[in-house]
Amino acid sequence: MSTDGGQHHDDLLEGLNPPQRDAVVHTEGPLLILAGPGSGKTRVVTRRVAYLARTVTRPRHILAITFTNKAAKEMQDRIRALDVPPGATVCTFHALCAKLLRIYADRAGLARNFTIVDRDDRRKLVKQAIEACGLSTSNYSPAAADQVIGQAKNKMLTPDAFARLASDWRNQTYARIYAAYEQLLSSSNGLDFDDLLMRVAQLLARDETLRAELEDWFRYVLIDEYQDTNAAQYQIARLLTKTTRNLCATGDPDQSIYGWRGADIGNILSFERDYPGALVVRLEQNYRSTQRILTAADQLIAANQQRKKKNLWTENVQGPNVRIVEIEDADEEARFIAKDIVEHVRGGLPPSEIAVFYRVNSLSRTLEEAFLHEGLAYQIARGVEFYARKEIKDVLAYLRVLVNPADEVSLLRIINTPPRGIGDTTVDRLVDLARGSQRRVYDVITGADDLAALGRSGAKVREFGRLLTGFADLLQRPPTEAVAAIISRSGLRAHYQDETGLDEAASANLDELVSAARSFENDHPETTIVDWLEHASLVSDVDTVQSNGGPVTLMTLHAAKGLEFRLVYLIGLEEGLLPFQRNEGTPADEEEERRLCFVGMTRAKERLTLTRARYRMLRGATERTVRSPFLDELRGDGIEWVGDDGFASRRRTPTRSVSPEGRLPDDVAEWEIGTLVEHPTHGLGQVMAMHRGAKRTHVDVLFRDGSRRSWVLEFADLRRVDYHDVG
DNA sequence: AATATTCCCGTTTTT
DNA sequence: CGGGAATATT
Repeated sequence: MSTDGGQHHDDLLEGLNPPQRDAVVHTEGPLLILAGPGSGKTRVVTRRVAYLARTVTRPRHILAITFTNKAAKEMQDRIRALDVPPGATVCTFHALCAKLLRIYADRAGLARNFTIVDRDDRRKLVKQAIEACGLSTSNYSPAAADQVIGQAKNKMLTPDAFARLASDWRNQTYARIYAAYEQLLSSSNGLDFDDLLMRVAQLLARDETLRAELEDWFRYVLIDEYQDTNAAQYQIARLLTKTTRNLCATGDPDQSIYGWRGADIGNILSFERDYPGALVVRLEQNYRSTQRILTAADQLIAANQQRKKKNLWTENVQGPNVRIVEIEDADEEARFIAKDIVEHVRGGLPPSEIAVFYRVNSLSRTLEEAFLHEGLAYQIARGVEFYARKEIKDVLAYLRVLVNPADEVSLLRIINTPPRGIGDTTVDRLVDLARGSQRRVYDVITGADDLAALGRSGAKVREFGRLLTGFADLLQRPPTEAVAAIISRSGLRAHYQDETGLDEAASANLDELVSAARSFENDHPETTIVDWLEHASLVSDVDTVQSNGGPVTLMTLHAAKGLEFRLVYLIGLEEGLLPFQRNEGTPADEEEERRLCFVGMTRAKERLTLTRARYRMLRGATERTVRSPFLDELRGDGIEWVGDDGFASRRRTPTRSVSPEGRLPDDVAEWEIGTLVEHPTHGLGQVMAMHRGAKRTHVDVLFRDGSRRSWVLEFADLRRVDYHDVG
């Protein structure tokens, strides 16, 4: 066994450039790998793991944290391919924290059988919390409160801490809601996503013995996508490496795209300050993209002010032009892409090497239709959607109640699913009964005391109670068996099979759920229902995409992080969409949006196409769009502008970028709700709504024929008419 | 209590 | 446009 590295490990250094080698052989002390897109980061990280395992430690002392489960699996496989014996912990932050909280539940003050609350259930609890505070959900929307609570948790603020910081009355109210939410959560023995991180961070800060124990377990820590870590993740990393200082962070500030989720780009920017003496390695040679793609992406990202300059370069071929396609509407955009892809596939390009990215999920719809029309197979990265489906959540709710009877949200979900004659009033009474006697609803339902207070429904509730207690024996069974048994014994199978008018795919989805359990069981022998439920809670959409031999992939820009394709389309380059703008009041974080666009562009290996539709239907109304300012930042020889009118390639110069076409009517000051207007094709109508934004004015018009359309007034061919004009 | 219908609201990205 | 909630109907 050699311990002096170097010459004995040539195989691990083979084919690496000098900075890559530096990173691989640096074993002790902090290391920051600033890795541009396509710079061979994963290669370096996996080789470094192998190097560590060969020279200074054993696999079980290595912890590698990735951003998605898919990335974890991939890294796991690649490490194994380097002949590293199994034993390293490779997973996401969330999976790690869930695991630690189960192992050290008692020291964290938790019950081991806690359930992980998903987004929908969390919403429900927030809503209950608002109501419990005696507030109206119309004044305090659950969505807004949810967001405030999430932000607070991401900053590791407890309800008390949040309350102390709340300066105004509204935030003080949010503090009350937050406290009430925490109360509900803990009484149902649940943890949300943010809790997983926050609890572990708190535990490590509080329990020095445990911290030291874990530090000795994880002697070498690697964190990928460090630019997207939040305060809790930062703390965990810091505490786990407090004395060893063996933290290797990899990332790219230009690819920080999760600020909205509490990620702090400052974590990576101040790494050297936080970990003095850190070795900083910069990987700037790109092995992925053509020169033209790289140049275009670099041009775009150069417009960001808050960033460290990077010198991205490649020895790859120049490649074809980056195309910018401006087209009439979303349907044509989708058709254009579908046809273009079909041609490439006919030309021999494997579909799995092709992807279409968009800013928001809703844009996938028109693409799907066009793909269907062309007979083009596709996959959408949306595994979450599967586990969020009604019928799937029903089954999971039964399982959750089985492992955690305190889970009231799940219990109330299944109490009348499938319908068994237990209506709202009965449920309300049951809940009152439970509150009155300080018991859990589950115990009231399954208890021995008489349910006479419930009248005729009492018998039905009792029967439901017997059903639940009858499931108890499943707790020790493997997941597949438990899932199958629940599906049939609960009546869900019959319900989703027989009922006409219900989603026909529902029953098939139940089968798919059983298969999913089976495949999880194959990968993880000796697994339990608790493990599988946890897995079901933590899978993400990207985790499910097939990479080799699969069909064309459709996904959001966020989901595209870390992936690469030979042919990439990025659609919807329009003001308000990319960069996305939530509403007129709050300006988008334009730099983060630009980074998002950068991430999308740099996924492309050979050919990149950016598209923009002049009209797009969003939330039910077709609107004239404005070209994304990002497109105007792309200029030069490698860019080809394509119109949809047959004759292509007008070269744009940046002169037009300041003020795009369109102007407001001169008499705009007189426009108001109710104003009569005329449109050349739609005829007479009346203004139903107007939004005067900082940049654009939007109008909603109801026409005489009953149709309703909205426009950006600057571009609408609308003319104000007076009553006497109409007669 | 269950189902059918209407209406109203929000409206990004995800572990 | 689409989901969820309030409302109407059986």
